[in-house]
Amino acid sequence: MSLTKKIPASTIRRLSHYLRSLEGFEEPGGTVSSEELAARGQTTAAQVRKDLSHFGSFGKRGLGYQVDELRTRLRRILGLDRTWRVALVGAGRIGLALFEYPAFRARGYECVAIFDADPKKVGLERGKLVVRDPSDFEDAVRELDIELIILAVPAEAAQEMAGRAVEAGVKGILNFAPIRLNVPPRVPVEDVNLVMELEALSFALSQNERSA
Amino acid sequence: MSLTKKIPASTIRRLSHYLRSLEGFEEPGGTVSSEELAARGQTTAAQVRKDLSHFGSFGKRGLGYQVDELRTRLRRILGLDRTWRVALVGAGRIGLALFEYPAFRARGYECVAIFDADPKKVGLERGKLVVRDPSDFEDAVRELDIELIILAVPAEAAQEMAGRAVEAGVKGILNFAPIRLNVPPRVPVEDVNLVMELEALSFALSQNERSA
DNA sequence: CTAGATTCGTGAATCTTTTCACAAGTGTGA
DNA sequence: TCACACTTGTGAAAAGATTCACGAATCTAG
Repeated sequence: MSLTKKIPASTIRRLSHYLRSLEGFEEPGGTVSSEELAARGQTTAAQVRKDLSHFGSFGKRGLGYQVDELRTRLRRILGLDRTWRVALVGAGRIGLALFEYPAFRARGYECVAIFDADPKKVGLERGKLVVRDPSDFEDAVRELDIELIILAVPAEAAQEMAGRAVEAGVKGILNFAPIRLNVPPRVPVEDVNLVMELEALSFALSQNERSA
Repeated sequence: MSLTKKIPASTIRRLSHYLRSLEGFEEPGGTVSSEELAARGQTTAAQVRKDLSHFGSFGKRGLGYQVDELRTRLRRILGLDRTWRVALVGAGRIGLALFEYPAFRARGYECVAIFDADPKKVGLERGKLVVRDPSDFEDAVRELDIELIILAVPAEAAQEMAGRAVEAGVKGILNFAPIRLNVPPRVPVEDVNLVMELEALSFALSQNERSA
């Protein structure tokens, strides 16, 4: 148990995965062992137990984990027991796709504003929202209590908008732009870098090719 | 230097990043030191040198790395010195967004077919391609020489399509479905899991909250 | 040609993450 | 009640990744 010590990023990704496994599980009062959870993820029983042990000990020896309880605990650990107020910055294809992604709302992310610098897009309706001009951005962050942004603008504009967001009080950034953002360390940034994923894949593929 | 030993995944992601830095660099014959490259990425000079050393030693002591040459080498290492024939499986928002992503074509990924199980989508034109019914899938893989698929279907359908793809001879999968695919180890899978990224972010955010 | 300023490549040291292994609970059935 | 089959939680060991530190090249200038 360690609430203060640093938790490996890989542990967090696995927790997320365990939660998803538990959700596709319909035995309300049932239990699950680390062994079973490991089989569903792609890991080992020891890893599951170690991951969970960072946050307390909520299993019963000889029996396993209570499905409901573990689910609730994981949701709380991952910060999913509340809603997050989100703005979409950049109303291009990728941003809008995420905006309409069902899991997005389902997991407590509430999109309360959309911004785009392209005058042709400003004013368009997307669901219940209207695309705004970025000059409004700072005001909107305060008025709408925006905590988190999805940054889906071209690489050239990304650093500037990230800076403005942090300045305005945004607490975290999901970054789709293919650059490393420079922000103060208190502001977490998660990068979703499609180019990088594709390159990792083609690397693996050409490794196979070479050894064939 | 080690062409056979296992390369850490984190090294590959950094190589991808170094390449991007080098591309936004216009001094054709110039050189760059590990120090400079590190400053652009978010890493250290030693890390840059160690990463590159896995693939040979292509710097000059006292001088640094030749920009052009390093660029070419990185492209080759990452398998970007050729085109990859790709099929998009699942013509939903996310799949199409990636399909139209400019970096996608620019890096040598050529989309040669689109599939979707929804009869309402089958037959629609997307760019130069027509959305096909998945019953065609195996034939198309052979005829069009498809090496790689972008799997952007709902979670329920993902494992089945992955299995069929592998069976038909597909060599790699970029997986957007939020499940771990079960495929033989020779077939590399890269996961782009938006739910997981969001959860990592809300975890980090609520950590901050707690300590505040 | 020599001295001095750079900068790479790489083994060794350090730090991090995963795996192992087992004591300590828990439930079951005779 | 007792023996037995399970399964957790966790230090300790092993494996993996990053950082350090320094010898060996390379270039420049005098």
